[in-house]
Amino acid sequence: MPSSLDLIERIGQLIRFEQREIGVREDLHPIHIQVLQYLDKCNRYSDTPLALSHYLGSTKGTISQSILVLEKKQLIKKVPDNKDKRVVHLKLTPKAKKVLLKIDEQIFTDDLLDKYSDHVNNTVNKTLQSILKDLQTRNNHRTFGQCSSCRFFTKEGENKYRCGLTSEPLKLEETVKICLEHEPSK
Amino acid sequence: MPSSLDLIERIGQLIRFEQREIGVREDLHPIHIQVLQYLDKCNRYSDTPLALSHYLGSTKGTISQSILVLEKKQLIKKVPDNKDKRVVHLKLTPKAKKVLLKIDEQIFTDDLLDKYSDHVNNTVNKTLQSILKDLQTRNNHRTFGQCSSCRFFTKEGENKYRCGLTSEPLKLEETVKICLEHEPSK
DNA sequence: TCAATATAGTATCGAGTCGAAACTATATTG
DNA sequence: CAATATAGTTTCGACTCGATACTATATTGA
Repeated sequence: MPSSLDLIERIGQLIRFEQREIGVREDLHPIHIQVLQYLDKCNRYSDTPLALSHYLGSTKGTISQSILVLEKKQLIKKVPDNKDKRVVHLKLTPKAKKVLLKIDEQIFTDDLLDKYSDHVNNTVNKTLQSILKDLQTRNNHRTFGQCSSCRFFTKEGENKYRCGLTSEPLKLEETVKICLEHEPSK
Repeated sequence: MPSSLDLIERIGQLIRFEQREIGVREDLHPIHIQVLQYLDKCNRYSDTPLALSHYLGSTKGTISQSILVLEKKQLIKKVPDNKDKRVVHLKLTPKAKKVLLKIDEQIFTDDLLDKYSDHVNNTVNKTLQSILKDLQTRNNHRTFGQCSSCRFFTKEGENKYRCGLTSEPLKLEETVKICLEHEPSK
């Protein structure tokens, strides 16, 4: 029997193969798709080249090149930060969102998990989360968790949230985005 | 809560990042490591450039290039097939086996799965296997399963096995290797 | 049986990845 | 306000990757 880790690796490989196939049609490399998917999921503190390089495990220089390509293809736009002039934010264009939708439909359209009971799905999900956390802490990887699960996250009232690190207020929809500065709450 | 598929993708990403880090030290790209790992796991019908290209989801030309690099680094050796003169078999050198051992120790040394009960591990493993199978059949991917789980596999007696496709006898240790021609038994 | 076709693998091209290193510009620190 | 840290860019060389054309050997079918 293959180990669960082997299976995870192999499933991950197959997902990437499918992404690559779709990418070929759209003239996008796997790394491009990963960049777009990340930018779609991350919060406003984490849409920078540096955050991307942490998430994707490569260097600033490499990411800078990929961004150049995506900019040329009109899939992302650079927006300068209005506080720190060194920082740029990367925004998805409508064209990019269309591409992401197409990828999502093609890869996740079959409801691969629907056939299992809630109990099984729950067990699998919890175990995977725990494995992920172990892997992240093991090598000091950043966790890139959802804002609302972060130790800096505070709820101040009905629909009023705040990031304790930047002291800035957060909109409801922002609390489910992933963040470069995320640290597990316990 | 992130979906299990997202988690699998992310865990797969992290495993690849760790592989990349190790690879940088050994001057190997991720694809090189994947090639070596595949050749370590595959049976004697499946150690060819074509099988590799199926497993890794790329073209023959690309694989041919990677093989050239790995040959130059003395990590694999080409051995011509003695029946079909078009075919070459790729064999790992002792140097490659050392590299694989180092990678395995560094990535899988922590027994990430030991902390869960047998029951949980079993549930997770079965679900992952089922997801993998669904993904493979969905896009007509080859299954690359273990020889002994193949519909062509036959047991002829105590420690006597045979592949029904090639009609050749199989050694015990061969029955756990993965095969290009693998088709699930039911 | 032997010409047509299929198959395994190689060679070459151009665009892009990737890590490393050097670089520019802006912030922070002491 | 000088030293240092940080965000991002540029450049280099080796390599990936898909596409295409190619060589050599096997299989086929009229």
